[in-house]
Amino acid sequence: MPETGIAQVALDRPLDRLFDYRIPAGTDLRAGQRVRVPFGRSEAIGIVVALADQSDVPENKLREALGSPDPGPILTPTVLELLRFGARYYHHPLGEAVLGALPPGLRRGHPLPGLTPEPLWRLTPEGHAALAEGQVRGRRQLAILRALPALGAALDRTTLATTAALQITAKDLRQLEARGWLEQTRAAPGEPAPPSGTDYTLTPEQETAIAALAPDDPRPMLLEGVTGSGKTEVYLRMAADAVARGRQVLFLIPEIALTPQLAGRIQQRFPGQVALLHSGLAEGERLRAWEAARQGERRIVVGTRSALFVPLPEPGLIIVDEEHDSAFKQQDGFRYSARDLAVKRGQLEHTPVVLGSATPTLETLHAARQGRYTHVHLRTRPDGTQPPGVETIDTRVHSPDEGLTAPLLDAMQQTLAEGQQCFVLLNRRGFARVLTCEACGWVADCPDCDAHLTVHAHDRRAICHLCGHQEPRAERCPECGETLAHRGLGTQRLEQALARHFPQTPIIRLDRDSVRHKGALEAALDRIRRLDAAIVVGTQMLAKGHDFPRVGLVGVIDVDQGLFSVDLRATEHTLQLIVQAAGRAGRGDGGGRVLLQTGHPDHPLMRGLDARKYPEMLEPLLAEREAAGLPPYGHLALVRVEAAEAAAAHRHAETIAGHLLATRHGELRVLGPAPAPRHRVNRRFREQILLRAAERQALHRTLAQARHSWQTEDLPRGVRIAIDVDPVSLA
DNA sequence: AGCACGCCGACT
DNA sequence: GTCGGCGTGCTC
Repeated sequence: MPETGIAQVALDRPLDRLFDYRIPAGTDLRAGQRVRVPFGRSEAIGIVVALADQSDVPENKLREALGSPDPGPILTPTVLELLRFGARYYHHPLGEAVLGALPPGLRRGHPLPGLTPEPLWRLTPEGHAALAEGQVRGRRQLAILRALPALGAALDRTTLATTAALQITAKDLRQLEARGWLEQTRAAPGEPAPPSGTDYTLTPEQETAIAALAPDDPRPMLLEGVTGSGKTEVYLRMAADAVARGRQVLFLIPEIALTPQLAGRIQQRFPGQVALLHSGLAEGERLRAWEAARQGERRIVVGTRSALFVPLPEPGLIIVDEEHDSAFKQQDGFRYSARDLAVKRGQLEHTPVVLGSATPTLETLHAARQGRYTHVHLRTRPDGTQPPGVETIDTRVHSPDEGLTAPLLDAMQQTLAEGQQCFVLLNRRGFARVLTCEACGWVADCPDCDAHLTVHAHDRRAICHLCGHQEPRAERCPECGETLAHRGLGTQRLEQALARHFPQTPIIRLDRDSVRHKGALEAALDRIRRLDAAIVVGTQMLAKGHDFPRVGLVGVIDVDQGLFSVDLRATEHTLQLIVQAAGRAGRGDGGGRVLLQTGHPDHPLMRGLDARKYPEMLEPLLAEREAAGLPPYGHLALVRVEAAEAAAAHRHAETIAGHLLATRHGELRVLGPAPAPRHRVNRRFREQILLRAAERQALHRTLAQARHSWQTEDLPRGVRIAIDVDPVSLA
C-alpha cells in the first residue's frame, strides 16, 4: 500500500498529545490545515500541526484522515508556532489552544466563508441638506446619517453600526439610498481618511514617539502616556505607516464593549479596511471578519484577547492598548496573557510591538528600565491641561454616612455649582448589600459557595455573585426570627444616598448591572457627554478609556479596600485606578480634583500618591516585590486542585505538591497546598499550590516534569487540576 | 472532554 | 424480568 505520510493532528480535547493519521493517497495535507478524522467511535475536526514520514503508533492502530474542509492551511506557520509556544509556556493541552484559536464555526467544521466586498456608504448632497434642514424624521435614520462624516469620507456598514451604536441592517441603508440621502461607493484601500477635522497637529512628543518606532528594532516599545496625551493619534499614525508599506496591523484592546469610541475612531480613519473581532459579534460576522483578516482583505484588525491568534498574511505592526489591563489574561481554560504573547508574536513575525498605557504594569516598567523595551513618554496633553493632584479625606475624622463624608459632599456641591460633573467610584465590583440579622449576627450565605448572598434594590431575591444561585429574599432571621437588615454599600445604594443629597441633579449609574443590556452603555455614555452638571456613580468601568469633557471631580469612596489588600496586585491595580480616574478629571477648563476617602492618610503609600508621577509612585511596590522575590523579580505559577469534597481536594493537592517537590529544579519554592481564597465555589472545593522561582526556566521545567508524572499515575476522575502561569491574582 | 462498556436498584 | 445509575478506560 503506497504511503503518502503521516499527519500529526491537534484535537479539541484536554489531552496533552497529538494524534497521528495516515494521509489518504492523492491528498495533500499541510501544517495549519484543518482535517476531519475518525476519533474513537465518532469524528472530529483537528488541525494538522506537523507532518512526518512515519509514526510511533502501531500500524494496526493508525487510521486514515477523512479529508480537509479547506484547500490549504488556514493558520499561518507563525500563528501555529505561537500556539505551540503558548501551550508549552502555560502548560495547557496544545489541541485546546489550537482549536480555541479558531472562530467557533471553523472549529465545528463549517466551510470558510466566501468574501463579498462590503460597499461603503456616504452622504449625498441631498442627504447632507436634509440633515442640516432637519428633514430627517426617523430617530434611527437620523442616527445613521449623523454617524457619517459630514462630506466625502465613506463608511462600511459595520463601522456605521459601531459609530452610531445601533444594529444597522443592509435594508436600513437601502432605504436611505432610495430616499437619495445615501450613496454607495467602492472601497478604496490604502488611503487613510484624514484625522478628525483637517489640521490635527502632532505635539513634538507625539512626533518623537512615531519617529522612535524602528521597524528593525526587535524590542517592544512602551508608549507611556497620561490620559489625554494623544496615544490614540500616535497609534493611528503608526498604523497608517504600516498600511502604507503594504502591511497589516493587529490592534489589541482590553474590551470592545467598554470602549466603543476607540474602535469607532480607528474604523473612521481606515474606512472599509478594519476587521473588528470580539465575542459580542454574531458567529457569522465574526467568521467573516476573521477570514477577511486572514485573506489580507482587511488591513487592520481591532480586537480583544482572542484576536491575538488571527492569521495575518502581511503583518507589519502589533499594538496593545491599555497593556496593564488584566482583561488580557484569560481567566479559565488556556490561561494565556494576550499582552505577553503579543510580544512573542512580534518576535516571531519580525514585527514591531507597541505597548501603550498611562499606567504600565510593574513588569513592563521593569523591562523598560532594563532596556529590554524601548520607552517613549507622552507627558503633555495636546490641549495643555494637567491631570489634577490627589487629596485625601480622613474617614477617622469625617465619618462616612452611607459611604459619603461631609468634605466630599461639600466638594461635590461646589463642583456641581460650577456646572461640572462629579464621578463617584466604588472601587470594588459586587460590593452590594448583604442580608444580615442585627440581633444574632446571622448572614445569608450561598449554599454552594463561600460567599454571602447579595440583595439588589429592585427584585425580591438574594443572589450569589460567584455561582448565580438565587433564592427568595428572607424577611426574618431563620435563627432568631428578628427582622433582617441590609448591610454594606453597593453602587445602587450609593446612588440612592446621592439622590437624597442632590435631589435636583441628574445621577447616572455605570456598573456591570446597569449596562447589561445591549446599547445601555452607549446610551449612558452619550447622556454623560450631553449633560452639564451631573453625578456619575460607578465601578472601575468608569475609569476606563472614555473621554468625558466636563469632569470636575472624582471621588473614591473606599480606597483602603484595594490599597491595603493582601492580594498580589491589589495595590498596583488600585494605584492604576486612581491615576486612570484622575485622568478623567480636569480635561476641560478649570482643572479638577481627585478626592480619596481613607482611614490611613498618613500611610507612605497614601502620601506618595500623585497621579502625575505614576512610575515614581510604584517605587515602594517594586522594592517590596524585590524583597519578596515576586514578579517582576521572581516568577509565579499557581496550581489549583479542585474536587467535590474538601478532604479529597486537600489530599490530592498534597500529592500534586509532592510531585512538584520531587521534580523541583533550581531555586524554586513550593508553597502550600492551602485552601484557595474562595475555598468553595459551586459545591466544589479548591486547594492551591503556589510556585515561586527565581528563574523562569526552573518554573517551567518543574511544572512540565511534575505534570508529566502526575498525569501518568491515575488520579481519580472528579479531581481537576488547573495551572495558571504568571497569575494576575492569587485569589 | 466525549463516549462507550459494565455491573447493581426500582419499575413498565 | 429490563431500564438506567454513573464508575473506569480509551481515543492515532
